[in-house]
Formats: sequence, C-alpha cells, structure tokens
Amino acid sequence: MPRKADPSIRVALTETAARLLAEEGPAALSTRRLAREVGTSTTAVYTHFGGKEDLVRAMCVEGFDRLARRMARVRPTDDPVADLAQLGRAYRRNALANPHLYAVMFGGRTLPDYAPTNEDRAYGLPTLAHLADTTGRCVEANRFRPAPPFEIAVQLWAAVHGLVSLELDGFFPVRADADRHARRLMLALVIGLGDDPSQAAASVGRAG
Amino acid sequence: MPRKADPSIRVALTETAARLLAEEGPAALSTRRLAREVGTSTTAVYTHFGGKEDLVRAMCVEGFDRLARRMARVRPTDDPVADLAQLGRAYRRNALANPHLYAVMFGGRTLPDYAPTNEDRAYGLPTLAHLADTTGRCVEANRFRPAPPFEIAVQLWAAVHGLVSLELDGFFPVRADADRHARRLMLALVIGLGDDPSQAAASVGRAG
DNA sequence: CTCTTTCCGTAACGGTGTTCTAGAACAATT
DNA sequence: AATTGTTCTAGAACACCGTTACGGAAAGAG
Repeated sequence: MPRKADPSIRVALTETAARLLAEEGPAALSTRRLAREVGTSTTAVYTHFGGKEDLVRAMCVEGFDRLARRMARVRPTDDPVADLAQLGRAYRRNALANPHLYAVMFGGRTLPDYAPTNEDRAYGLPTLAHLADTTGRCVEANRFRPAPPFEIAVQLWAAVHGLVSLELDGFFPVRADADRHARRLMLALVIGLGDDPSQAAASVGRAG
Repeated sequence: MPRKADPSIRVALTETAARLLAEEGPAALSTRRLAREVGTSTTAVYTHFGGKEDLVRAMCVEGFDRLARRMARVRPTDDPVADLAQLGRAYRRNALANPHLYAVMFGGRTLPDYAPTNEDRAYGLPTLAHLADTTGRCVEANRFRPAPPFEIAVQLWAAVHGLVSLELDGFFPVRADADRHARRLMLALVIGLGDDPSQAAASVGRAG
C-alpha cells in the first residue's frame, strides 16, 4: 500500500548536485540550495538519500563512473606500456575535466570529516583492476620485471594521483609544466619497473 | 596611541586550534568552539587573524614547519640516493603523525572552498629545495641521469604525496601493505631516474 | 471508496562564519 | 595626572547550514 517515491526527483537531485559542484564548487552544494534549484524541499534529500553524506557518496559514484568510462575508451594495443601511458593520460584528463568531482572523491571536500566507506572504495576497484590488467600484460610481454600486477598498478595509481592532486591544488599553474612533469614521472616509473629506456620513451610518447 | 594586541592570545589560539584539529578533526575547528576553549570570544579570531580562512592558513604554516623540521633531521651522507629514501620516509612519517594537519595543507579540508595562496605555496618551497639539493647530489654522483634537480624533486614529491594521500584516505588499511607500496614506489622511481638497480635496492633499504 | 503507508512542504532547533555596537583597556600627549 | 585616541573584545544579531518533528497530500491495496 505504500506510495512510491518519484524517481525523477532523485535523478534531478543528483544531476543538479553534480552541476552545482562543477559550476560553483563544494560550497554551493547545500541541501537548501539544491532543493531550491530543483524546485522541491530539503526533505526530499532525506527521503531519496539518507542525508548530505549519502548525497556526497552519490557524487563519488558519479565521479568513479566518469573515470571508468574515460579509461574504458583506451583500447588495448600490442604495446602494453603505451596502453599504460594512455590510461595515465585518461586518468589525468578526467581529473582536470571534473576537478570538483575529483576533489570529492579523494580530497574529502564538501564535508569536514568525510571518509570513504569500504563500500565506496570497492566501487572504484574495477577501474584499478583495468589498470592491473594492463600492468599484467606488461609483465607478460617482458617489458616489466616480474611482480604482482596489482602491486604495480597501485604504484602507478598513487604516483599519477599525487601529481594530479598537486596540479588541482594549483601547484603547477603553467599547463606545459604539468604536462612535462606528468610525462617524466610516467617515464621514470615505467623504466624503473623494468622497461628498456628507449622502448619506454617511445611508448610513453610526448603528451602529458 | 593604539592598544597593543595581546600576543599570548594569538599563540593560545593557534596552539588550541592545532590541538583541536589533531584530537577531534576538522569539524571541531570552529570559531566558537575555539574561542570557548581559549576562554575568549569569537571576535578575537578576527583581530588576530582575518577570519577562519587565515586561521586555517596559519595551520598550514604550522604543518609545513613540522614537515621541514622532520626533513631537516635527515643529514646528508655519502649516498645521496639513500638520503632521498630517508627524506621520503620522513615525509611519510610526518604525514602519518599529523594526518589532520596534512589534510589541511593539501586536502583542502576544514574549508569547503579553500585554495592555497601563492604565498602559502612559497612557504613550502624551502622543503622542496631541500629535496632538490639531494636530487642534485644524485645527479652529480652519476647515480641519476642528468636532469634538472628541481624537476626530479617534483616527480618524487608528487609520487610520495600521492601514496601518502591514498594511505590517509584509508585505501591501504594494512600498515605493512602501505610500507611495501611506499618502498617499491621509491625503488621503481630511483631506478627509473637512472640508478643502477642493485645499488638502488641497497640505498632504498627495507622500511617504508 | 476506504485505508494505510509513504512522500514532501513548513517550520523549528542547534550549529556555523561573520558583522555590528557598544564599552573597556591601553599608549601617547598635554 | 588627566585626557585623548586608538584598538581590543564581549555580546547580540544576521544569514546560512544540516537535520528533524509535524502535519497534509498523494498513491497503491483491499
């Protein structure tokens, strides 16, 4: 006998929340502002989500989806190290295209003490698995020294994440500098993971 | 003829702010709570700082000071790559010892839309210069391929920062895993930067 | 049609950062 | 020593925040 919740309101909330975040930053994402923008009341946020925390959680999911979509677009070639470099570029491009979303995913912004749940982290895991597939191919092709692919993937992820985080924090205001840093970091890593320097340079390519 | 501001209040504010941040996290750092704790009124925050934003800025300075002190404690030896590994360890240990401070410095927590000023970034620069000194010694000793020392320092900083950030976000709940990731990342990087693998392994050592 | 259950708009509560307004405290001058 | 001038500070107020209690409205089940 219950009354079903209008699902259109939920999608309106999430879409508007993502827009507010993208256009005006984390400070603009308040329950009141969001409700006003959608044309409903703050109570709707509590029926469709559990509260602001779960709304932010939904934003994280949105962010991971966009990241996954972008990384899925790089198709495997017969040069796994080049694929790795492409994945790194896709990761960075996604972060630069959705900076506020990325900040919510990792920076813990928008909520003073927000920590991702194990569930949230598990949601981002497929993306890391995609990365691990590629590092595994690097090992199989004898481009990388033998090592657990997932471990290598974590190292690459951490490094690129660090560079992107600093870039989003404004530490590399000149885009060309950031590009160069990204390229050299990736290059040093793949060489350090075992790749032949000349082959590595060719695979990593020129862009950031 | 003015009335001098009591400097004891300012240090009480900063010290109490740092304590609140360390003990209860960013949510506890409010002007009212801080004033109550110090035994003054919220107005004091506005005379001794410009507002909450500048208070947070002071917390960043405190965080960079602690980082600089910890990194200054590693003394140069005749193995610059080992020194580099020690600096990385010091960086990580400082972050793990002052997680909330580190989050304020880089995570942009405690203020929904807080971005470090160029001035703030300049404040952290000496620390990076210390790192660049060491990378320069690595190049001079022919342990690293020739490259601008500052550029190499940025790459190392970004990588370690990324790993530490993920660790603070709870992505490596098992400490031993995080230690291993840190060690392998550092190892892969110094090898990729040009070091001989066997020498690198000896210099990087075992701990994270 | 009735009933029951759920959603949602209004209003409230306690909290936040900030600003205004007085008064108090201090340094310099007379 | 008294006065002046400036600055600090306490308290109240403002606008906003996340959240919750309370009704009325809406919709499915019988």
